[in-house]
Formats: sequence, C-alpha cells, structure tokens
Amino acid sequence: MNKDQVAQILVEIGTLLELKGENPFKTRAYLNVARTLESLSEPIERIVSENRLGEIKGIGEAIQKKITELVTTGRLEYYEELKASLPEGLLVMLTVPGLGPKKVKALYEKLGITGLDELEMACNEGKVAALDGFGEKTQQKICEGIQFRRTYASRHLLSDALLLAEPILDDLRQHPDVIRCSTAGSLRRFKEIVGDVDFLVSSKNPAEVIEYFTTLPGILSISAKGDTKASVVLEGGIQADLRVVTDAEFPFALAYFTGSKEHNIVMRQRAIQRGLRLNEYGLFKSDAETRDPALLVTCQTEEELFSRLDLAYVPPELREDQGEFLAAEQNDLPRLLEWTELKGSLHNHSNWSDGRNSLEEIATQMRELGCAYWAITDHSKSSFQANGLQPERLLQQLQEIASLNQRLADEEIDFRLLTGTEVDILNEGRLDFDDELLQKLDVVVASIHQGFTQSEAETTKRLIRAAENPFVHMLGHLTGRLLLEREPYKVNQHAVIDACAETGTWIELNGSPLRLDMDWRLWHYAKEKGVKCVVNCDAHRFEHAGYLRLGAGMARKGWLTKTDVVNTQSLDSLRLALQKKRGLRRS
DNA sequence: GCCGTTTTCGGCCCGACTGTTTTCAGTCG
Repeated sequence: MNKDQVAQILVEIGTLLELKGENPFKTRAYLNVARTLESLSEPIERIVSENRLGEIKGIGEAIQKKITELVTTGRLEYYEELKASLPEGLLVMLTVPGLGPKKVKALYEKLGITGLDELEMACNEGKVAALDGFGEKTQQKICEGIQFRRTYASRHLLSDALLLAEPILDDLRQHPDVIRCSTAGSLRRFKEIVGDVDFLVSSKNPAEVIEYFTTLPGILSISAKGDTKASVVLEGGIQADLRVVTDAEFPFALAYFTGSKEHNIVMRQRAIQRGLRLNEYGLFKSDAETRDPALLVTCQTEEELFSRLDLAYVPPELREDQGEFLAAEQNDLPRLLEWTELKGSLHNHSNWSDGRNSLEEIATQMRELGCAYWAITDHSKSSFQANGLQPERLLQQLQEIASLNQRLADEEIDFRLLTGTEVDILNEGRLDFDDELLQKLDVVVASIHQGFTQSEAETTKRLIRAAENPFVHMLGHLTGRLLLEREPYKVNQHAVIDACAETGTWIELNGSPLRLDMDWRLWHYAKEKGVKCVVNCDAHRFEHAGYLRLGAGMARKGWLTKTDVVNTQSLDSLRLALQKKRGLRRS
C-alpha cells in the first residue's frame, strides 16, 4: 500500500470520526497526517521499515501503529470496523455543498437517510425542512446541491481555471473602485488541479465591486453575496470567490488567501513567536483579538510581510510548507525558472503523425513566437493509433527538416527545427526503433504508450532500461497520467529518477494541461540527484506552444531554476548537451 | 490524537456568511 492509499484511508477515518461526533481535534489529527503523507517525497514503505514514522510531525503513537499495520498488511482492522459501523452513503452526502458532518449526522439519526436519493426524496417531501436546525432554505439548497453535484465536478484543470480567471482579473483591474487585485488560492499557487478560483480586491467601495463582480458576463449563478465577499458559479461549473478588503489589509489578505493552509499555519506560528498576531487583516503587535490600526505592523506588500517575519519573499508556487521556511530563513530560496527563459520545446508532433500542422507552419509560428528551436518528435511505428512513423518515413522527414533548416540558414534566421522521435518503450523496455536510426536524430524522447496494466516492478524496469540506452535523451510523461481522466500507471518514480541520475538521462516535465508529468512533488528529489528537467509542450498544434507557460509554472513549483532546465540553453549549448550523452561530440 | 522556551495537561487558526435562531451553530475556506 503506497502513501496515497494510506492517506486516503486516514482521510476517511477522519471523516467517519466526524460523522460519529468525535472530538474535532482528534478528527483533524487524522486529516493533518493524511496531508503530510501526500506531500512526502519518500516511499512510505521505506519510512515504515526503517521505523522513522514517529519523526514525522503530527504522527504520534496511535497513528504510527495504524499506518504500520496498513503498510505491512494492506489492511487496518480499526478502519474496517469504523467503516462498517456507518452506512457508506453518508460519505457521499458530505460532498453536497452546504452539508457538513453535523447536518449529515442529524439527517441520518433523525430521518434514517443514508444516501443521496433518499435525501432528495426527503427534501421533496418537505421532511428535511421540518427538522430542528434545518428550514425551507436549507432544504432548497440541499436539492440544488445534489443537482449541482450531478452536473459538475468539483475539481478542475488549472488551465481551464486560468482561462476563466484571467479575463475576470482584467475586468476587475479596470474597475475604477479597484485599487489592487490578484488571484489567490490554489490557482495563484499553480496547483495542477483546483477546486475553485479566488479573487482578492482592495477598494474603498466594496459594495460597488461586489455588485460589479456578481453581474459580470459568464456567471451562471450567485451562491453568496455579502458586504465584503461573494461566491458565484462560472461556466463549466467552477466556483469563484471574491473577497474585498481595504488597501492597507491587501498584502495580509493576499498572503492569507493564497495559502496553503499548511503554509499559513507556520506563518501564524512565526508571528506568535515574535509576540505578534497574524490574520487576514494584518500583523498586530498584540496577542489580543484586535484590529486596532494603532497596533498594526504596516506592510505595503507581501514582501514586507515576509520580511517582518524574518523571511525572504516566498513565491506563491512554493507556499506548500515543503521546506520554503527553512530556505527563506537562510535567504536560500532558488531564483525560480521564468517561462520566458525557455527557448523551445523538445517534444512535439507534426502532421506526419498525429499533430495538426506541417513542418513549415510549425517553423514559421515558433520562430515568430521568439523560440530559438523546436524539436519534431513524431510517434514511432508501434503507435498505430497516432499514425506513428515507419523508419523510411522518418528518414524522409529528416531530409525535409534539413532542407527547411538550410533555407532558414540562407536567410540568416536564428531558428532551427531539430529532428527527433518520441519512441515507444515496448514491453521489457526495448525501443520501437533500433539504435542505428536513433543515432541519426537530434532528440530522442522515450515514452510508454502501451501496457499500462503491468506491475509496478515491470513498468519501472521498462523505464530504467530505456534510460540506459545511450541514444535516449529523456523519458517522456513518466507516469502516463491524464489528470481527472486516467490514473498514472504504477511505477517506482524514485527508482527511475535514480537510474536517470546514473545514466545522465533527462526527465520531461510535460506541459500538456492534462499531464503536467513528472509531478512537481518529485522534482525536488530529482534535482538533488542531479537529474535535469526538460519543459516540453508535447504540442500537437502550434497553439499548444502556450503549454510552455504551464510547464514552467510546474517547474517553479518543483523549485527548479534556469540551470536545472535543459531547454533554457541556446541552440549551440543545447546541441553540445544532446551529444554529450552519446559521447559522440559531432562538430 | 498530537504536542511542548505555556512541556505530560490543556490547548489545538480563525473569520465570513447563511439560515436558523432571537444570540448562535454549521459550513466553508
């Protein structure tokens, strides 16, 4: 049982305890540990076998025993008994907006409701409104919540959320009553999946701004509207929250609403250690509950707030309580990659396989975008579904690219297409093209496109064997995940990273919004091992060049700098780097 | 259930909004 599975069970235990009406701090203890585990960069089996669980903050004796039982036996008696003691449907009921553990408990105990269908029926019969603590409006909201849940998912791709949020942010920025504004929350932290979109505005006239926000085009419904806060549902069912504060409060509120929760807790603790009190309204020279402006430690910006707590400015992407405090204290935060530092993508497709555009179109577009190079890495022959290239066609493509590049050289244009392939990693780690052909290519990306159901050991071995091939430059989309659509295939990513470190193989950070793979949580480890990253678009049409920005955002989240990322190099030094693994050093 | 320059008990982040209540509980972020 891996850490994600363990974490999921701990979350469920916490939730079940809440439904039972247990001490809320006890339930929170389980949820806290679950979150800690999710962000663990080390396999949990190793920690358990080396008896180091107790060293992790938040894990005491009781939870330590439970995790050990889960990891070593694959099950947990305590959990199974707890689960059997309550109907399964109660957990589903909790996902209805507006329903928390207390209300679900009441519905179960007073009306015997154990699932969504029963709940909807009880609402329609007016039984819910008659309960103590419930009423007509609550009943109505529950009905709408069930409907909403059926229609929309509550998790969204970062790219979808950005597309909706950025125009709204522009609109807000232009409103005369808006002094400063920003996105906040997981969107600002660049999480690959977001639940909602948060906006923060400073203004002297909150009512105007709230009114403006709730009447913007593209808003499906208004869920809440108060003096300083509003919630709406955007197209696609994404919820958006707006908070309006005074301009003096803005930096504090921005930090607060950007989170993460874990990051905020440490910030607050640092304030307390300095005899201060931090909340969304300010940093106060008092431990009493107050918003007295006389006690406010004035900060114009987030930078100043961090500095008051003896920290260097922590970019939003790093605010996950993943070591940023230690680094910020020592002024040792990396200067993170900027997406404009990327000079091109090394994994892309053309209409020779399953892409849309011709080589010529791609060259023109990418040159105009300001790229220095763009690799064409169409699929190899086994990827029938993607119109993979037979060796003869690939050789033909090399000639076409050579003549295209010749024309660019003649016109003294500083842009080149690079030749390449995204070669399939077949079963047992053999590659779909032989070494002789691979050797002729500028760039070789090796990826898995088949055999997703193999065991973790088999898949790991396949990837390691591919990394060991001297003609392979990088491994593509390491886990094959499609966010919100397909689970990653089982692979020991740490073992693959170790193999890449030994062989000098790079790992791709695939910028496609559905992939964003390898996951940002693993780059810290890869970087420590000295493995280089390549931020790629996996473009199938030239609009996908925008994925460079998404990929770069994930690289930032993984603490990567310009020097950690191969495709920040100029064409000349990239060529040298590409040849280095092969030990060929052509001129 | 966890934790400790408040250390083995008594805290645990905290404020806005909603709907229910007639002063507050539940939910959410």
